[in-house]
Amino acid sequence: MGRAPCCDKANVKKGPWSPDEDALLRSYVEQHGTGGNWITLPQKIGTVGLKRCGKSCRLRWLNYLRPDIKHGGFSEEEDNLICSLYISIGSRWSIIAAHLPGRTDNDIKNYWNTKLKKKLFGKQRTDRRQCRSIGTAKQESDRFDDGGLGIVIDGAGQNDFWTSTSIRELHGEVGERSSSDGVSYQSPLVAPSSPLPQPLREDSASLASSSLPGVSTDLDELFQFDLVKLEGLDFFNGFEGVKNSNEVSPLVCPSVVQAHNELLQW
DNA sequence: AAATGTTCCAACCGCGTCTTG
DNA sequence: GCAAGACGCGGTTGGAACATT
Repeated sequence: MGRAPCCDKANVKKGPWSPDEDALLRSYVEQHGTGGNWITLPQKIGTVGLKRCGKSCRLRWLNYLRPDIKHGGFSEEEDNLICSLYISIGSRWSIIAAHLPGRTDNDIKNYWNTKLKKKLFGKQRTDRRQCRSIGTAKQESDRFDDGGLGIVIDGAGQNDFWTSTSIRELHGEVGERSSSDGVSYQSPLVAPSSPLPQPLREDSASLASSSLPGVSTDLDELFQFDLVKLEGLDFFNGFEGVKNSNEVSPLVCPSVVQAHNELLQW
């Protein structure tokens, strides 16, 4: 038995919001607030209600209509902060957004996927192209966007060290420090004894030695990232020196240090 | 000028977590 | 303690705008 739908799908409008709908939602929320219940909010709006799913209203308000939303291009400082935090904690967009006033998680996510990712790893792609003469540009691009990036981020320690639960706990969203479960979460930002988190190294080694056709070669190549991948980071102010260091922590950017310290406070 | 490909972003979807009764 | 409902998050998609051929 599946979850009950949050609204009557047959009677809600989908797709882009019209200016009228925006105005209705905005004026209602500004006057009455959300009332703590988005699901029922559409029926309360206007004389005939707003034919939108409550979730859709919430999203529209949070991502577009809120008065404190900052639209427009991202600054260099914001770029650095996003990249630093992404590499530190992965795709925890809401946490990243919390450190960028006026920006929404959706905004940041889109910005990362469309621009920052390319900006960050484009350089490496160029570097690697010089080393590899086979394959089309498109194939090369796909390989990097998928496998390469994911592994880089894993390599920064996210998956094995920062479970979603630990992040949430560290961020105080459950209201108390995380230690009751007896698990000690190691921050990827605190220099471990080796440039790579140990679990990843083991995983990569075992994966790379797998007998799957074609996997070994690719993984051998991809897991050279300790230095190779990080070289792409050096154009970010916050990452100077990372490639030469045995310390994993790239935290030179003050705002990232602050964000990181906040996490460690919990 | 038309066709095709690419980029970008708003919005949707599904699922895990939290809250409430 | 449990179940149902609501919330919040991250991944993905659709389509408009723009670029290239």
